[in-house]
Amino acid sequence: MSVSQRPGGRSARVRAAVLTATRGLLADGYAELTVERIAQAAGVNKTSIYRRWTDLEGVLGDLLSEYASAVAPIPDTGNLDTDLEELAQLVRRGMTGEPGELITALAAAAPRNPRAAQIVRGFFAERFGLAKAVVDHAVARGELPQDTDAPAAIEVLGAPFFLRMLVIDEPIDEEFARRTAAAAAAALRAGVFSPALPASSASAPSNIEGNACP
Amino acid sequence: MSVSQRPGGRSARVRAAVLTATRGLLADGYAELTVERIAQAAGVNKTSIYRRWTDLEGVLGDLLSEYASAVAPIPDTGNLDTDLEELAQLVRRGMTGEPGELITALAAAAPRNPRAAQIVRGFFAERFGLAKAVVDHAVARGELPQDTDAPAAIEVLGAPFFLRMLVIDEPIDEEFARRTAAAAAAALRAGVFSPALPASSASAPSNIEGNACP
DNA sequence: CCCCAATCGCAACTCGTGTTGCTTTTTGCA
DNA sequence: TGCAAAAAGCAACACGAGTTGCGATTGGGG
Repeated sequence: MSVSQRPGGRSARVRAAVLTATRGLLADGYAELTVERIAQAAGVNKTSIYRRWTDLEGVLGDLLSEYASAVAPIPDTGNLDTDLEELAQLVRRGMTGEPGELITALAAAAPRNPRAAQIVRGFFAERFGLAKAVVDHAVARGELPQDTDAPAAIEVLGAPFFLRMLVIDEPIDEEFARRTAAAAAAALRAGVFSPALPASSASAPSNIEGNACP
Repeated sequence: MSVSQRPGGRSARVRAAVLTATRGLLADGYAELTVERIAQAAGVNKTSIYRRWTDLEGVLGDLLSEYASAVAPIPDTGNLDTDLEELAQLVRRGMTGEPGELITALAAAAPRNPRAAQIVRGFFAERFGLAKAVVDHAVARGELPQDTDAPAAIEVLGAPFFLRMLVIDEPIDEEFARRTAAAAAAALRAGVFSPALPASSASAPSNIEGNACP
């Protein structure tokens, strides 16, 4: 990681110490996390943290940006279902690790801290923007109609993970990810995200593409 | 509402004053909300609040429980699609009003406050438990297979609302609710929530019930 | 009608977060 | 090597949340 991005330089050293200390404390739960504790764990004065990052959320945002830069390759297997499935598993792995803690902490701060809100929004705007490629590819392949609303579909794919992470407290396991991907796939195939047919009676599987009933 | 649930009695009067003051302040945004401000607005000493409710979140939980008791009737139109649609619109109306603010505030506090977490979890355990009736009814009607996982389906229906409310910041309008309901309906009809077929290849619309291809 | 228990008000206090002014150290560069 | 700018350390402070002890008020039951 970018822990020792320039071994010389006190600033870089402080930055690295703060970030790694934050990682460590974050593993012990968000409730334990505070600027002063980080400063103490990092062997750094708290004013240094406040001056550089403004906030606790600033530090978290900095940590998150490391993950944002390390983008995982978006699956492209040539098939919508497997792409969505792999994408969901990717999300699952992201949510259940350290970035999950980060997201939780930042989302929790968001309603009171506009900057935190913007960090979270920006992060997912980018992620969702990348992820929607799997839908676009399916459209290009002819698996889905031209006017498919890719962002909306990605939203439906990702949403259940957030629900379980932020609201309910149920496990996010492989089976869950699989089912979530399948649900998104089914909705896409049913034409739910293709505004062609304007409103209601949305469930009739409107055989848009070829693989339905003859 | 239960604002003046017993006009006599100082305790009841204080309780009512605090709750209505909280409502008022909550409308001005959660960031402005604090115990001392509530006490001031209610013309009550802050110790009274701390003693009775322990927390700011305790007050919010109390307010939330009023909504919990005023359960909206679960739609039962005799058709899965319209039931889901009405359910989604119900959720939308709930999310975009005062209870939405309440949920947001409590969800934000949850990672730091175990009691807040439990309040939110309990609230939605009950709500989801009620909502799953629409799926159960569809099963009873023969619209869906017996082994349909109703709670999972409800989760998929509800999740996008939380995503938009807590993470992204996009409007929750009628069209959004309609699409979300349609997505859940499509997934249900595709057999995504019917464990019959164990794993992968989940998208082939597995004509389990009668209303698919002859 | 009066008294007792519960609850509220009040004021002082603790404690942790975040701020500020100033000094000291470090680093890049001449 | 020496110097100026930038960043970190340090200590004191402001501020608000939450706590505590005690006296005052209230309302229901004898």
